[in-house]
Amino acid sequence: MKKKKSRVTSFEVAKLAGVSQPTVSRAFTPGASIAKEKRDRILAAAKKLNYVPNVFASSLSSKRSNMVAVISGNLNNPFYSESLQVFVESFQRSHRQVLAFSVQDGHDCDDVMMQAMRYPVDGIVVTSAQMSSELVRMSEGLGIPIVMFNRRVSDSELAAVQCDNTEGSAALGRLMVAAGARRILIVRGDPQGSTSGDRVAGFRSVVDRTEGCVVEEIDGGSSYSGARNAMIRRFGGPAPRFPDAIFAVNDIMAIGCADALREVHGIRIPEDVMLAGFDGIREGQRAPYRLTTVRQPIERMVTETLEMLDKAPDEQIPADERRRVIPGDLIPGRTIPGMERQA
Amino acid sequence: MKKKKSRVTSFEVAKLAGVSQPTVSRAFTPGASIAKEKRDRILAAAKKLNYVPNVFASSLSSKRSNMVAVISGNLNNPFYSESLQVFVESFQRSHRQVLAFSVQDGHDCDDVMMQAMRYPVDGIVVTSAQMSSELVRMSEGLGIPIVMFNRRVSDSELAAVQCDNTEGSAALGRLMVAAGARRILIVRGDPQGSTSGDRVAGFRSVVDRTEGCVVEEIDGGSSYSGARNAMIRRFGGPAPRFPDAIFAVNDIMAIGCADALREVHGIRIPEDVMLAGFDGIREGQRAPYRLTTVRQPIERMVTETLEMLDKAPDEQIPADERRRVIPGDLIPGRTIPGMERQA
DNA sequence: TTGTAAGCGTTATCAC
DNA sequence: GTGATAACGCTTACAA
Repeated sequence: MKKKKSRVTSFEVAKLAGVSQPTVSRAFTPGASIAKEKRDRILAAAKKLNYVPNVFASSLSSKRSNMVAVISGNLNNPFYSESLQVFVESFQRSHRQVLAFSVQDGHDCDDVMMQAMRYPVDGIVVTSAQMSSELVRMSEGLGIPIVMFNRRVSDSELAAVQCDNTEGSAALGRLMVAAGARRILIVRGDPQGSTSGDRVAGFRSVVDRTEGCVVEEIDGGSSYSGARNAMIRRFGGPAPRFPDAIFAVNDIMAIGCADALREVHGIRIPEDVMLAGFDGIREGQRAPYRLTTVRQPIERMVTETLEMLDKAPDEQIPADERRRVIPGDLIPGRTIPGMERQA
Repeated sequence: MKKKKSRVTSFEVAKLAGVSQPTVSRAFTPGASIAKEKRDRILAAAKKLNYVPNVFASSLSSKRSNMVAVISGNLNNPFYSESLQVFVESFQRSHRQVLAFSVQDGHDCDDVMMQAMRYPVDGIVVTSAQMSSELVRMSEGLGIPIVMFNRRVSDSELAAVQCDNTEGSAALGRLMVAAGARRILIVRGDPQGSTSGDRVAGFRSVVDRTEGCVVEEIDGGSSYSGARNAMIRRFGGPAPRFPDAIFAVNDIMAIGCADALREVHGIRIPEDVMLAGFDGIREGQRAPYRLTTVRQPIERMVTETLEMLDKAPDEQIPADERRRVIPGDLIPGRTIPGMERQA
């Protein structure tokens, strides 16, 4: 790594425009008090010299970086890429930038958090993975607001925005039971993650107390291929007995299940096996799937996340506002029978 | 926006550890000359105070930011989210960070580029959208290396990494012709974009010179829904006549076409209509589609992009190395008949 | 190896 | 409205 040729500074612009350097700064500060005539002259000089203010320097003195770190799970899960897209758009609208990080599914994000904390970001959004309690402590010491997105950390007071995973999954459970499902298979996601856990718990809160229900859980690895392979393994033997219904804790796994069941085993959905997912990703609503699922209201969740980040950093957010649980939208879809009237 | 509570600085750590401030800096600089004993003492003090070095400040004095801006098209196109994932992973591995921007399909990216250039990033990767020549000039003046990814700017000398769109599309054209297609429909992407243009040109270079070929072009808006709606509009009338084959210039549109044709019109693929896409996104290779397509070798393209960014910024890259065209991989798929032996 | 002093390019402060 | 001048938190000489 070698030094880059240094760029044009405000001093050079000031000289060319015949003003002082701070005046150049004012010309680039919306709402600063500066004579229109001077401003124009400065902007012209800046353009001629290819000058743009250096955000790092301005951040250093103003203590504002306008940068937010977003730590995502694997973007090959459309839920994360859809969310990231919304984050980037929203932040861009408010002239803030997203510093993007990614964490492998199932891994903790301490390393990446450490990277992120070296930047004087205005906040960190974590959409995935576990954090050590030490990291939590450290970030609190640093005074960088952290918001968990689609996640919570049970033993901490960390701010979190999530969909109502418990109730959403319970609703899906009720639908399946009402449609006659009794032998039920749950395809888990990351066993460490709060999201998968909450969804499984919400779903089981319904089916476990239903007379005659037999419930089995398997791991689907949180991914398309993980779920697909899980299906193939689970039903690979001779004359496998299929359940009445499968609840995959997210859509991408539900899609993996659907593809495997239909292609490898010739199963019809929902005639032979019902299926439900969670998240409401676009892909799941396309013609080959039309998943019965619960949509996470990403836009609203992102908005609430921004609000929490914007809260005055020093002031503590009251405990009861620190965890926002937003109801999901039930999408009837076509993978549980009898949903037509619900639409 | 109010000032954030300022974080712990190296001065405070220095005081606690009983050393000078630059020594603290050395403790955090890999390979700096510092006594092991002091380093340990400093790291302990830092941990106690929750100190982490401020990247902005260090960048200001070292002229290295370790940040790269990536300007993507809409991440709801899986090609872009797959690419971004690879960029983020690759950069993270080399301890660099990605500043993520997004540009709406079909819009120019001047605004966003301006935002990005305020950061002293080590480079800018543009995976989408048009740039004004003024912007190009400006970025050259700024000395920030720019690499176009999956794109080129015809009248400029901008560095570009792309898949061989022309040859890949020509190959698909040859396959279709060999399979007997004569009435052919091309679904364009962004009419302004070089990518769509190159693919259409490559494809037409084959079919236009084939005896008896009738070729039509329509716009698919570069998106799933755009292509889907285009199909519905185009074949919405009474007793529509379908072409022998459809070439969508990217996979996400091919998928939109497939869904519309199958669901709305009851068309079988490839029995009634052949179909091909371009990009090789994961989704296109799943059970419901198994698209015949050309895969862009994203990993390799990203690697080459990093290489170009790493070239000493001052030195010019020789003109003939400034545009890297990488061959794509033909994926036989199942949407053009007679591909089995190709696999 | 370590400390001192001088930047890096801005914004903030405070006179004028 | 504008200009000096002092931060901001770090790295890089340079001296010790």
